[in-house]
Amino acid sequence: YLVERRMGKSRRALLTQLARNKGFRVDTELSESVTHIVSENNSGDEVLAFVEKQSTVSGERLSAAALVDITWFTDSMGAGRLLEIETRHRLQVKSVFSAGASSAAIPTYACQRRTTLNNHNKVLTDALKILAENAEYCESVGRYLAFTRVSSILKSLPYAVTSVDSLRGFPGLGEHCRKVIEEILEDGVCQEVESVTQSQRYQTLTLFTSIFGVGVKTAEKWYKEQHQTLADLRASQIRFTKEQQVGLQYYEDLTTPVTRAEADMIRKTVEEAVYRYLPGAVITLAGGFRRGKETGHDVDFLITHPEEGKEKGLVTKVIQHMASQGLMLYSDEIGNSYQKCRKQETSKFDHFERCFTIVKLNQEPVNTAVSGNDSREGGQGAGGQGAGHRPEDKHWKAVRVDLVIVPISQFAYALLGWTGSQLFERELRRYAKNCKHMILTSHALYHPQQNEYFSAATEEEIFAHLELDYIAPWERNA
DNA sequence: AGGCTTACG
DNA sequence: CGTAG
DNA sequence: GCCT
Repeated sequence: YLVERRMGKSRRALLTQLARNKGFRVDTELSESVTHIVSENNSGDEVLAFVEKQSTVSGERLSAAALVDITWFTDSMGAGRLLEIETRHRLQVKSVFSAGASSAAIPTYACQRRTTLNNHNKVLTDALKILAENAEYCESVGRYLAFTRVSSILKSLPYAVTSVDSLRGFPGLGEHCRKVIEEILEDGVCQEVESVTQSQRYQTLTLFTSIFGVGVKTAEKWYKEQHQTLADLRASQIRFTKEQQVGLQYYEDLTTPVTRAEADMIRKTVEEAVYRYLPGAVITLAGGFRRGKETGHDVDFLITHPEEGKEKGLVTKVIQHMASQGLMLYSDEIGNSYQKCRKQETSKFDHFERCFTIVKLNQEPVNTAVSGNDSREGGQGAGGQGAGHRPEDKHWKAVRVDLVIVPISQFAYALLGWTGSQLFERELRRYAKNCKHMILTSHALYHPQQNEYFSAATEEEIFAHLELDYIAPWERNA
């Protein structure tokens, strides 16, 4: 986004055109998706004041775009790519109140922070994520969480970290993580991270656990049996579970990111099936897409009805209808037995249903003669796996879809639970337990000592019960 | 030294 | 043991 | 791995 003030309309238009011709995205409106705010001859405070004014006018919460000088823009144009922001590029904001960088302490729990998708520390968070995954492969939940929590804090920062000194007082950041960050800030890489990514064990376990139906235990077992590739697995005598069979069968499709447009298409087929049996039903897209992500590994839908009980038994009917259309490649229905806490009032809890499915999403046949205007040898860079070519006649894609049928009385809890992120959920529940002595699930919020359940019609009410500031879905990307 | 989210099959 | 946020 |  280019700030017009002091730059002028015509120069702004010229620079916009120049950048777009080079393939960069330039927005003319301030929004959540803006990553860089470029200004010429304005102070950091002036730009910040302008930005805050715009965001109150439009109602948009614009998080942490970087405030940069025009020199960053012109340098980037010259280089033909978005350059790392250096200190000389960054507009200095004097008012400590607004800048907030060093003043406010960072809260311990991820559910107390706003974490949007514009991550200013991707290099660092990627490295920590690798160490977290590796810890997971060593079956060390504790270390996995330690690395993941530090990574999450860096994601929540509205600026790029440039020195380890500025990290003092960050909760959960100890010696090991500090060393990793310091190394990367100094020479761009961390030796420990490099050796992990290069290790055969890490690579194989990453591959195997990316198969639907395969967790760390199974991946480890297969790795110990000397398997390393999908071809090894397919040629082996391993007895696969039903999940693993479909996981391997549709591996390429299931590891190809699902786009927002595809999610909307699936929504249409789900709507068709749901409304056939329950016209008054309400369908909500949850998961990563609700958090503002543009791609995902699956699509999650919550289905409810304003009249409690009307939704009972819907999952089976919807699945059967989609199956009759030939759209159901796999389905695993999950009932609900969440009545163990209370014998009375079970009617309130006993008809929450889930279904993990793989659906067949029909696609437009690719017309190579029209769609590609020049050579298509440049990698699309999306999937990452070798056998990415789909046969000429395959006009569909397998997509993981989760359907969750929710009684309206539990809807807010289900919505909060199914919106994520994974870390945000864990931290919410840990906070509820440790700080409020309450148990939070995707069905309810419970206070065991007072034997009290808290009803909530909206997510806002749940945050209020927990005495947390409300965190909007797009701020839950912890 | 113990804890690390919680529920489902 | 696996799935889900 | 870090906190309580």
